[in-house]
Amino acid sequence: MLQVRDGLLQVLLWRRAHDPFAGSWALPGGYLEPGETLEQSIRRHLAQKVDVRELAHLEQLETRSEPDRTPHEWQLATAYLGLVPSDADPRIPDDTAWHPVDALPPLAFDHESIVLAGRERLRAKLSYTNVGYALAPREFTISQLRDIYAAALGHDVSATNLQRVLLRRGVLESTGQLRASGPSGGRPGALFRFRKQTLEVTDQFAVLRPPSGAGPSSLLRSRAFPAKGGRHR
Amino acid sequence: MLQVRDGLLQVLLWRRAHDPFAGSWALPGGYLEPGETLEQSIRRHLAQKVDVRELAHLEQLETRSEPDRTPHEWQLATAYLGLVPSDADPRIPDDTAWHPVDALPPLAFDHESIVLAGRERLRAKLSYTNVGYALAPREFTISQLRDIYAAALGHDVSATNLQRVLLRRGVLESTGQLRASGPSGGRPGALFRFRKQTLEVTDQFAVLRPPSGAGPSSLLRSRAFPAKGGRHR
DNA sequence: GCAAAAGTGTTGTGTCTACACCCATGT
DNA sequence: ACATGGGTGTAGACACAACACTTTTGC
Repeated sequence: MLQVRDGLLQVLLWRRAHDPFAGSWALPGGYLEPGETLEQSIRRHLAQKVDVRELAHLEQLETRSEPDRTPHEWQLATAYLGLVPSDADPRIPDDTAWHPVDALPPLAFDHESIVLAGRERLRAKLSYTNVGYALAPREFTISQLRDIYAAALGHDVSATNLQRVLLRRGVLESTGQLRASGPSGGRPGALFRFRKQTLEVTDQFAVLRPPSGAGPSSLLRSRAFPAKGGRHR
Repeated sequence: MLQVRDGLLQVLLWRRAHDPFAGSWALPGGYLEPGETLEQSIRRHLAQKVDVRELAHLEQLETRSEPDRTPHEWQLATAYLGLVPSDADPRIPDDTAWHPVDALPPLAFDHESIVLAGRERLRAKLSYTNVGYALAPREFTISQLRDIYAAALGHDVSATNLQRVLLRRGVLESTGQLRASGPSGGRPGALFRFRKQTLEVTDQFAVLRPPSGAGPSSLLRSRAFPAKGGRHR
């Protein structure tokens, strides 16, 4: 479960009470109950840590099966990536805490590599989808959004270009509103929101895309009128 | 397991001998043995159908857990995408056959949706990675490669542009060789090969990429010399 | 010479980055 | 007025699609 807090990308970790790895930090989760899907199970386990309504996006990452990933007993684990908007401040139990992904404590099992894989997935999807909605508050100024993107991506982001890219793609829309300017002055920022609150691919990055006029399956298409004489056009 | 055969994208299916779904077609696979990773297990089951050396690429797709995806007993399944070069013609057992993905017979369980998900993954990766190596023969002409891409993508592909895109990205390299021209004449084609035989992302499709000069983590960077007077340049 | 197949040259388009400049507010 | 932060205008780089044209072969 990732969130941008205090300008940093952070992950919710849980301090293990029991062996193995008693006392060290781990990702929240647990066993699958009979009759439950993996997604239901993750949501159930997370609900014990955080109000589920805060969870703005959840997607499957990968199933790990290495026999030595857990000691004593062999366990398969399916990892999920969950995202929480940066303005949510869920009450969390005493045995959990947010940790910056850039400065993780030693983690139990293979959880460190799972966290890093989740971060990579998030970074990729920030580029070509609208997942931003799951990290941002409902309404925000472009600079707020820029800080969220910068924290998640790990590098500076230009507010100018971020605005233009997301507007051109139709990912953001303007609420007519303005945010009052801060105590140190400055022009008030316009408030924006994500047009959709569900995942959408916004950049097909599909080089090798279908030829302009053609339908999806042109394999059966006959090359009508082999152009004996005239060029049309 | 997907392959381009006879100009069509096809999937290797296995006719089930036993209930449930006795007699209908299904994806090859089977139970995980103790101490085995999922990947080892898939390779083991596939080896019973096809020589494993033919498998040029294998990647995990998704784990399905819906309780009603199998009758009577609840089973989780982790789906993998395997690719075989189009010049391989593996000996396959009598109870298996290749089927065009465009014209699947009714499949057991949720296997149809898995096949379609695999095709989507393949199509996406053809655009931004070098996965083509896993579908193409070791050496090929551009038109052969175009036919393979066209079959996998489901639409016409321009040989001209395919060549330029893949060369520009450094994905293909020319062997000095020429292929003899066919019986109907025509200029002989140059032979190319994929520079790498392992998966590589070749198009970052990373809009929102780091600013040109900056290292990966510029969050800790102090904005040295706040430019009191002079502009530098 | 002519058809077939392969390959190159060239133009136009869209999307992005970078950077200069203008705008609105607080003190 | 001027500092602070927000927003627009514009130019250049790049990757790609489309298509005209040239090259090399078989017949």
